Amino acid sequence: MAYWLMKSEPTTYSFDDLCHQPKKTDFWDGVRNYQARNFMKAMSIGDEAFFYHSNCKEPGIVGSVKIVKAAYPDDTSWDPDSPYFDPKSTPENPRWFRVDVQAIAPFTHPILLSDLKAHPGLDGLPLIQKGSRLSVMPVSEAHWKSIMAMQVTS
DNA sequence: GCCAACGTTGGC
DNA sequence: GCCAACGTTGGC
Repeated sequence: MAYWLMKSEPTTYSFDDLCHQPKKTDFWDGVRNYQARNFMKAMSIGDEAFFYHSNCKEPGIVGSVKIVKAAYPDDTSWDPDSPYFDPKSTPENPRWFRVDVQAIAPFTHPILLSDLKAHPGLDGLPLIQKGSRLSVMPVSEAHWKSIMAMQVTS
């Protein structure tokens, strides 16, 4: 059982979009960074992840999701019509992978990036480290619990 | 829109 | 294998 954080730009795909999918489940495709891909490959069914809205007015964690399918090839990578097309990825030798996630629940109040930065005890959280741009990153159990506790009291 | 940080590409 | 050039991310 591990914990993660996954970023999405809400104008592209928001937590609300996920909640409106059948069974609140959708695939998480389009990751084209090796480190982020490797983290996705390390995910197991039942792992939980924060859903983070990036590149928007108030960036922050807006909800949580559960991993419901482990990493499998991302077929958008060999679709020439996909914005995520990568000519070096083929069905025989897939380079990129995706997982399926299911929304658990939206947070009643988003936990903003500024809140996370101001909160004591979150040192080392990759999200708030300078220059961190990964779209998928691990969260320690201690950090996960701290952030969950923030949600309750906010 | 700016720009710092970072990743990738490709010439050599 | 080095590294300059370029592209992308994402907060502000």
